[in-house]
Formats: sequence, structure tokens, C-alpha cells
Amino acid sequence: MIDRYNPAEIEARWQRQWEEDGLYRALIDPVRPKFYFLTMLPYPSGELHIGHWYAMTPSDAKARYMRMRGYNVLFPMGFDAFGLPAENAAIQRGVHPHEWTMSNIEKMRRQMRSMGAMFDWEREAVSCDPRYYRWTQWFFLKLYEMGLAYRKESAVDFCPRCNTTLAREQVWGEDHHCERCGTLVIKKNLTQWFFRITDYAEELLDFSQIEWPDRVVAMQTNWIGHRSEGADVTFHSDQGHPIEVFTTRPDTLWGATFMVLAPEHPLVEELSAPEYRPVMEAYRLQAARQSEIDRTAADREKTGVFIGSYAVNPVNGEHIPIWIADYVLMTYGSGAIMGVPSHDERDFAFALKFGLPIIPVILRDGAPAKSRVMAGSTDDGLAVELHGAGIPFQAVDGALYLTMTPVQADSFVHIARKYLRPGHWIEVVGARWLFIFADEDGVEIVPLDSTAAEKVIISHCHALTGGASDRRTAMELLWEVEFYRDVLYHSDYGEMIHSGLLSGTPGDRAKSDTITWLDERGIGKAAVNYRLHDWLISRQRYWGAPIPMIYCDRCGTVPVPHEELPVLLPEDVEFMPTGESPLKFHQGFLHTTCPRCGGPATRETDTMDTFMCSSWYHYAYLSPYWKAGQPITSQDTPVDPTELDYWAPVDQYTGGIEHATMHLIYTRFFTKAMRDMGLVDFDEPMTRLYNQGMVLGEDHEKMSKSRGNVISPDVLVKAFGADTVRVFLMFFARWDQGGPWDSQGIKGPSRFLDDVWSLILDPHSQSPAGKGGEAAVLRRKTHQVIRKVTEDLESFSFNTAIAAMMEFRNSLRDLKPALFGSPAWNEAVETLLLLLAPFAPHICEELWARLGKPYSIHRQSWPMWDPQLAAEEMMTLIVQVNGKVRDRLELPRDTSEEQAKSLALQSERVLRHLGGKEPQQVVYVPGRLINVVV
RNA sequence: GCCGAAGUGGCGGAACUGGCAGACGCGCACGACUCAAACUCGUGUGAGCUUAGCUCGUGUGGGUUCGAUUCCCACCUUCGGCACCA
Repeated sequence: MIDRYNPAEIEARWQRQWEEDGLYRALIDPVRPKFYFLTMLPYPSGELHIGHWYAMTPSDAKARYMRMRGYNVLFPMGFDAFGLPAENAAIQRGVHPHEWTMSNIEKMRRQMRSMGAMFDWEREAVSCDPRYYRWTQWFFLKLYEMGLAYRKESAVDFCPRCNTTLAREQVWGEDHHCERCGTLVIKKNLTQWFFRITDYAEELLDFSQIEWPDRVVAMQTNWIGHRSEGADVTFHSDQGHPIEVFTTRPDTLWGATFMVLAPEHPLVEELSAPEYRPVMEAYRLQAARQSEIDRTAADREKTGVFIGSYAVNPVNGEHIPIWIADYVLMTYGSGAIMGVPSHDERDFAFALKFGLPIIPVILRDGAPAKSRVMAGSTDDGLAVELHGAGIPFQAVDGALYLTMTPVQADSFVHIARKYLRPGHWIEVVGARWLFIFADEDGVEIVPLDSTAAEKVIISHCHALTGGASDRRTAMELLWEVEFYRDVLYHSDYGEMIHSGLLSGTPGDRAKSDTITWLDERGIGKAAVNYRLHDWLISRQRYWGAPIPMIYCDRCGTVPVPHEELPVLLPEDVEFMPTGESPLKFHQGFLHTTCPRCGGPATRETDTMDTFMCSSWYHYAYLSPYWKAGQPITSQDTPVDPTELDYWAPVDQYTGGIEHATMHLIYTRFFTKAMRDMGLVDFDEPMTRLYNQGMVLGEDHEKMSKSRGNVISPDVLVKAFGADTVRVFLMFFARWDQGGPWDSQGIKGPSRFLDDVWSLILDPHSQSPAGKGGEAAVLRRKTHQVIRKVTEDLESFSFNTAIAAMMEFRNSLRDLKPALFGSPAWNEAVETLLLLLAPFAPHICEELWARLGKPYSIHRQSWPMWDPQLAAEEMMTLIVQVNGKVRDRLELPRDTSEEQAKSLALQSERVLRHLGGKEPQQVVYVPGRLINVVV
């Protein structure tokens, strides 16, 4: 008996050795092709989780495989070290965020080393290090110079009890309550910094240069939204506030009869008339709480309130009421719309519900005019004359229903006015819009072409129905007539009507002509919108990179000169939950001098979104803390150009799907902006992307401390060794799908590695019998397993690669007595070690050394299979009768179709199932099967 | 509501381009070793039946095909994304 497999001893020893030898140091090598393999960096939360192992160790295996394939592989690691939990720890436990973060990093580095991954630790980058965030700030200044950074007022979630702004993930539940105290969260407007990511929206929708999963492409496409072309038009309130709206239908501007602002629109406060404030505030509160989440039905009932002021429609001077309603989203367009109920479905529903006037301004191509003549409203003879004039109608219970061409409608009006009895009216809708009223003094024709005319019409109608009508608008009245409904509303393009000078403009020119017209008058201009909005990067927090901006009373907003970077985070701050960045109360930080005029000035006290740090970390790894200790200018580059030129872009990125729409869009934006800065000459940061799934708890639920189903990698490493944990994580599920943990299941990989150990080291008493046939079988299996594992690694199918190696282990076990020590045997075990090395690096290194092979196995070339050796000599032909398997034939590979068919038809089992019938057809699939059809 | 992914033994999961369903592993059963247990080794393991064999079986129902887990249509369930986009 020789010594048993002892992972604890082996793993520690080799990890030390590799580190001493710099085995995984990735340096520029012009001879070998480079391969930048990147896996998402962790947040230093304190403990390495099994999820980190699940993300990192298969990536490591693939990176190791690429290295054995001859690539110069860079596989770096770092920490995304700014962020909220550090600050919470400071508030709750009084630990400084820096101290908390750095001690977590220290611990996680140790834990990560136990994975035996090929990280090049000399390229580690930690985003909260001033040598790192100096460059994050540098990027901010660059984007500012390019006009891609700007400031505007925007809403944040705010907890009135904790008196603090909240990040999105701190707002819980459908009722939007604070994570810490449960108080209902409100929105608060603050002036904040944004990046113009929407300038790149069109380009971000182009995925032609990257091989990313369809799922991610779909999610990003969804997130960015389609291109909406239209115009920004400026309205003014009666008090003179400019209110900008975005519309895709500027040609319907003359039909705008009201205006709607998003409840959280910054102007709502000022525009609300005093007597409407209580209603406004109540509505705002309700809207703030339900926004975004659970807006279940798209066609749910419209809600909204009038806020007591009016705006002027710039094209026709009409005074239109201003409402707030939650169907207008602050996050799209300008957060305000013009309500054109005649040609927008939502506006139509809203106007109908709240009794707002609806004025048609676009004709629908080919739509008829309709009219209903009520029984008893006209003198006798109308029907006869209509008939004579060739105007079709249907009579139902004495009423006439007419569906006419526009020309017929014009004649109809002419005729009908003669027959209309005093005290009655007739309306014409669709291709024509008018009301004919008759009283003792005569007949009046009122076209429905403005809100003023609409008022006249509805008051006439009220008068004629005795004032008892509760219909508030003409359209409400018309909507009651089933016969009219299909012509009352439409959203098609068509000839403009009731639109002043632009009336008569045909549908195909309406939009562009209107935009030109608006532009000439300075009322509006062409604009494009996406669902994607500009990236808000301000955080009212301490633990982030300070935004390098200074506010001077004399010079305004002044960027910190590049030479003065970094703007350091002061260490001595109070972590009181005040609602604003603690930096605001740090006098030493806050007060500074203006770089331009030297006068007194204050610093921006917000810090940057941590997604900024992670948008360029893959470049930071190439030359961590570049130019540390040296002053920098705007001409400098944040990365060593030589390293950047050699390694970038990332060839393979791996990480969780949860970053599909945030990080992975931001980092694409960053790279495109860097390209426009002249820093890189490519468009996309990561050529290939692969998303791994998630390890669930044994109860099939997401792991969480509260559920008590968390699996600790440290405990597993102690019990089984890192190699076993690695192999199990790659074996138990498809990597892209993930699955539930199985504490029994890990025994399989554990036994597998035990077996590999003893297969190779336990001598077999028998001398190699070395029969030629068995050696050939083993060689065939050896080359087959090389092929299988290679193909599986190419496609990230770690689970089936390991299954293939286990199967190979089973063959080795069977063949050991016959072949131990023979050349075929030695080839087999050496191959097995090489194939297994990326998965279980320690045990393979150890066994490789014990076999007397040259150090290190991880520097060896990946084995190649010989297709001739891998080819089977025999084939198994499946014999079916009517598609059902009835027999199997073991035949030499070179058996001809005729021979195979005749052998099949002679088979006893086949004959029995044929039951004497003659085969009608014999299907032959070479090398696979014969199907006899009767 | 729209878009996307997935449904296979007791469990995790295999199955190339339409060709032996259940590889590999866990678990379980029986046997060997052991005073015993664990470990280890061997054998078996989709279900049913009238068990040399036959029938059924990949969410459900249809279709195409000599042949369907795989392709097509409809539906059910689960998960993910988006959801009044002016």
C-alpha cells in the first residue's frame, strides 16, 4: 500500500510552488497568440460564496485549456470595492468602510487562492484604491470634455424616516418601503450628473461585432427600446414656464386639447394652483408608491388630476388645461406630453373619461363620413330627395343611417339643412366633422374644428335636449352612438385638417412638413427618443469615487484639473444618516478654491455610481494603478498603451445573467466613448460572452442566510479538497443552467479523483499481459476521450467532459490487469492527466510529477487525437421493424449496404416480427440502422 | 399582454444534423470484505404485464416522417426579461 490521496497536503504545496515560480504570470509575448479571458470581479462582501466558485472555477478550467492550446492567456482578478454595504457596516458597526472593505478583500484573496485558479495576482486591481479611482475620475473629466456629462434635476428614492436617499435595491416590496425601517419611500428631486449614453443608443443596438448569447442581445434590445422619431415642442404655461414635450406625431399638434405631466415632473410643484395642491399632493404620493412595480394590465383604467393651470398651444394659441397622470412616465421623453385625444389611444381614453374636448385634426384615408338622422327631426321628403341625389342610407325605426363618400357628405349637408326641423340637429362625422343646428331663426352649421367650436356645439346640444344632458363633450355624445364608433378615433397618418396654414398637407408629408414649420418658428425641433435614458451616476454617498467637479460663484461649474487628481476621499467623516453625502458636512473637503479664478468654491459632494468603476476594470488589469505616484495630464492614458494594444479587447467574458442590462450596457458605452477619445481602435469591450447559471440550495431555493441553505466552500475544501469541489461544480449541472446543490452527489467526483490516484499509483501485481486486442481497444478509447473532452471544453460543456473522463476511468479499471505498465497504458494515464489538469490542477500536477514527467503539467500542450485511432472498427447496426428496435448486428465497419440488409432480413427476431409478410421498404442509414417496413 | 428559455427514471443530468431514450454520477437493493459499521469491491436498478418475451414511456393533444426528446401546430406549467414609450 502506498500513500493515499491527501488533497490538503498536495494542494497547499503546489499552490505555494506555483506562486514561487510565477507559473501564471501573463506577460506580453509577441510569438504566441493572446487570449484575454475575463470573469466578472466580485464585490468584497466578506466571504467567498459557493457562487463565486461556480462562476470562477469553470472559467479557470477553460482558461487553463486555452493556455494548453498554445495561447498566451491573461486571467486576472480584482475587486469591485466601492459600494453600499461598506457604508452600512460603518453606520451599523462603526467600522470605517475602508477598513471593512480591505479586511474583506484580504480574507477573500486567501479564500480565492484555495481554488487553485490561474489568476495573475500581479495584475490585481481594487477599485477603491486612490490609484484606481484617480483614473475613474479622469474618465469623468474626459466624458465631461466631450460633452457627454451634464447636470440636471432628477428624482431619487428617499426615506423620510432615515432621512437618506436610497439605492434602487434598498427599496423593497410593492408598496415601496425602506429596507431598514419599513417607512414608505418618497421621491425627491436633486440636481445630479448624467452621462449621455443615449447618444450611443443606435450603436448599442448593433450587436454585429460580438458573439453574445441571444438572450443577452434580446434583453439589451428590449432595454434600449426602439428608435422613436419625432419632435421636441415647447409649450408655455400661462405664467410663462416653458414645458417641453416629446411627440412622434407633431402633425397632430393642432389637436392637443390638454397637457399631461408625469406626477414627479419638477414643474408640477410650481404649476399647481393653491386650491389644487391637496389633490395634487395626494395623487403624487399614490403614484410615487406604485410606480414601476406591478403596473399589471396595460389597459387599466386611466387616472389623473387637473392641477389648476393652463398652457398655451404654441401653434394655435389655445389655452389647454394641465393635468398630472401616471400614464406619463418621467423616465421617457421629457416627462410631459401634449394630449391629442383624437389620434392617440391613451389620450382618447383619458379625455373621454375626464370630459376633455376631442378635436379631430387628421383625416383617415378612405374613411367614410357617417350621419344618423333621428326619427322626427326632419320634414317629410328627405328620404326621397336623398334617394334622388344618389346618397345611400338605411332606415331603421324611422331613423336614417348614412355612410357616405366625402362628396356625398357635402351634398347631404346641403340637402339636410333644408329638411331639419327647428329644435333638432344632425351631425356628420368621419370624413367630415360638423353639426347642423336648426332653431326658429334658421339653420347654423358648426364645424368641430377647435375647442371654441366644441364648446358652442355642446352648449347647443344641451340647450336642445333641455339642459338635462350630462354629456360633457361632443365626442362623449357621439361615442354613445354605436354606428359612429369606428370613425371617431384613429391614429393613422392622413391629410391634416383644422390645422391652420398646414391644413391640407397630405399624410406622407404631414410629419416632416410640420417639423420644418415648427423649426422655422422656433417652437420645436426634430428629436429622437429611446426607452433607454441617460445614465444617472450621482450617488449621495461617501463610499465611492468623488465626482471631480467644483462649483464657483463666479465661474460656475469648473472641472478639477487633471493634474490635481485624485480628489481624495477624506477618511475622517461622520457616518450619520443625514440624507446627503457625508462629504457635504466635511468642511475640509467641501471648501476649496476655484481652479480658474482662485476664489472660494465648493466641491461636488456626490460620488460616482460603482458601475463606473466596473465599466473599465478590464482595462485597469492590463497595467494596474498605471502611473501611480506620478502626476497626470489630460493627454495621459489610463492604461499602458503597450499592454492595451496587446491584450485588448477581452476575448472571452463570463459572468451572471443579472448583469445583462446594466453593467454590460455601461461597459459597451464606455468602450465606444474611449474609441471616440482615441484610446482604443475597436468598438466592443468583450468579443464573446458566456453566462453561467446559479447554484441553488439543496431545497431548490436560492441560497440565503435566512433560509439556512448556504453552502460554504471553505468547509467543502477542508472535507474533500479543492480539486473535488471544482470537479463537482463542473459536473453536477450544465454550467449555463446551474441547479440545486447535492451534498451526496459530491461523492461521485471524490471517488473519481481517488480512483485516478490509485489507478496510476497502485502497482498491479500481474505483469502486463499486453494482448494486442486490448491495447488497441485502450488506444481507441484514449483517442476518443481526447476528442470528446476537447469538443466539450470548446462549448463550455464541462459536465459531459467530466462524464467522459469518468467513463474512461471505468475502462481503465477494467483494462488495468491486462495492460498496466504497457505503452498503451502509459499513453492512457498520461492523457487522462493532461485532460483532467484544467479541472483538477493540483492532483494532476502531483501525479504528473510522480510519473517523473517534467514540471509543470500546466505548461504541457493539450493532447491531440488521432482520428484513425479513435475510429471504431466495428459498428452496431440497429435493426428495426416498423420503427421498433428488434435486433442489433455487430458488423465490421466496411460491411456493404447489401450485406447488411441481407443479414438483417435473415435475423430470427426480424423474421418473427415480419410474421411472414414481405418487406415493402428497407431503410438503410449507413453505420446506424436498418428499418424494415411492412 | 409581449419577448425569450425550460419541462426526460427516486434525484442531478446525457442524447451529434430526425436514427438504440436514460450516458455519467447520486441514491437504492442484493452480495463480498468486516466481530460490526463506515470505506472499498461486485451485480442489479424507467414503468407495467400473462416476464425466453411483450406493451407503455421524454409536460398535454394533434401533425409531418419508414422512424420524433429532436421538426411543425395548438395548449398547460415553471422561470427570466419587458410592460401605458407619447
